Amino acid sequence: MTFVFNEREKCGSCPIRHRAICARCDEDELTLLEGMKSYQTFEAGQPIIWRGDDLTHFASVVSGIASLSRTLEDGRTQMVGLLLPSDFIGRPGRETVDFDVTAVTEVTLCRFQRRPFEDLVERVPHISQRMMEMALDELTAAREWMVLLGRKTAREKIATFLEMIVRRETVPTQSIQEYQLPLTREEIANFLGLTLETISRQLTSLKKDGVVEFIDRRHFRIKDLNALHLASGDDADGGVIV
Amino acid sequence: MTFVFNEREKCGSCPIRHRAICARCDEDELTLLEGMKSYQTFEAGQPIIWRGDDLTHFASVVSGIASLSRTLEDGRTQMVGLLLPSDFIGRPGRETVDFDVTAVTEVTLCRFQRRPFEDLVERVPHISQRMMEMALDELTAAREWMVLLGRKTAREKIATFLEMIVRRETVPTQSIQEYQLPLTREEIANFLGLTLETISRQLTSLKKDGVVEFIDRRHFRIKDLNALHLASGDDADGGVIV
DNA sequence: ACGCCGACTTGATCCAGATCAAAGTTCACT
DNA sequence: AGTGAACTTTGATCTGGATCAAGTCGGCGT
Repeated sequence: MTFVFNEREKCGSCPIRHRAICARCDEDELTLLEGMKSYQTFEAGQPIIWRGDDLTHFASVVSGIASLSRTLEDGRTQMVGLLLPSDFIGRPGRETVDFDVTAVTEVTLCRFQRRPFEDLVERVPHISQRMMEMALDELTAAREWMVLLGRKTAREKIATFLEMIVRRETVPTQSIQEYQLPLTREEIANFLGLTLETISRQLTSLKKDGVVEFIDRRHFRIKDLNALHLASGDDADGGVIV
Repeated sequence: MTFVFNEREKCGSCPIRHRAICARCDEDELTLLEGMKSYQTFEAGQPIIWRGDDLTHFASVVSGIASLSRTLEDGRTQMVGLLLPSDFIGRPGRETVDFDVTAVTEVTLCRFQRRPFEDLVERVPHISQRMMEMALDELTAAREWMVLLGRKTAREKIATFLEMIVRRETVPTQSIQEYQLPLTREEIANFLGLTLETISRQLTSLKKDGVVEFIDRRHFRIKDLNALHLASGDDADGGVIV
């Protein structure tokens, strides 16, 4: 009963049906979207679209992870967000893209041509309502990341990053408490505004302190969730075990 | 012909009529908003609402400047945005506020009670459409600020900040090219993820380099706009004079 | 006019994280 | 199994901005 990315596939059984921009749509509205959509898949590492490119399609991530980032001329790169399933790319009314979008893992997009989609946004309130909610949630997440980038120490940044992965309950690969790092050390560094060496050292330090444990480079377990939370710097709750 | 902040005032002559959440509304929709709105004014420096507080009202900034910020328990503060006239506060569907909102100058808000406003957002597509656009624009601005916080040097940060003020064409107080700093050195520091001493030193340095000139602590002129742009770090355009 | 307080500048020193450099590890492909 | 390339760790050193510490400036109340 897996979903195959075929244009004829029904939206009703789509994995992101209840979280994406179509979440509030009824059956009729879904049919309109169904008639417009097309799927596109990118291999891990591939660029999806560059900053400044014409935004010919509006898209939702159906599966996989993509990154949003900006690179300054001298090569310094800052990742400004991860796009997970149900997240969308594009702003109705804008012609071009503001950030580079890259496939981190294999990524499948559900795409709509820009013009017809913009018309639909005008006609179907359920879409703009949902997109407003999603954009406002993204905005809060972006602002929280600004606090991390502007004011947190290296250790707090990594602890916050790991906690984010854990909270999102990423792929309990095995039986219990095993999480996957979706990014390389360098990508983590670009996400956190640090260098890859600092990432490596801080991970080693958290390991030495018995907070986390590594199965391999990409898989870890939390040995002390409370300590991880304390290390993250944002215990408005006083570090209480939740 | 100035607008007085009186509940009986018509939305038609409101200074933010064509930019705020009501920008797309027609006369009938405006009448609905008119029946719900109330004004509230805060003196410079006053807190407007704290993180975690119940969001009883949804609001738009009509005049003045407010800041959005987060403070960690040990006092480190990061400003995550400035709210200018037409910007809004609140997320339909959320009960509480995510960041502290503070009046930087005297601020007047146009407020709507949360519940009735949420109902209106459901019923009037022009509102959710406009809010979606505004939220997406804010999101891009927030992400651009993330690049600044994560990857720019102190000098680049301040140059970007000054350029932002100049681009926004803030209050050409006198005849030509005179701009106002809306924030104290400490507030600028919290906005840029630096300390107030670093702000002071970098401003002195830009002054020494003939990039800017200070009339007094709060007023400056740009002596070399091209140099300012080059110092900002984001010349995707190769530093061409625009 | 004086004194005070908050905002700002400037100087001296420190240190977290960057940078430079070299190994070690893992995995894909012969 | 062997080679190489990409990724990661670890070590040594450097440095931009933080921190600590005096001052200075400007406006306001008396």
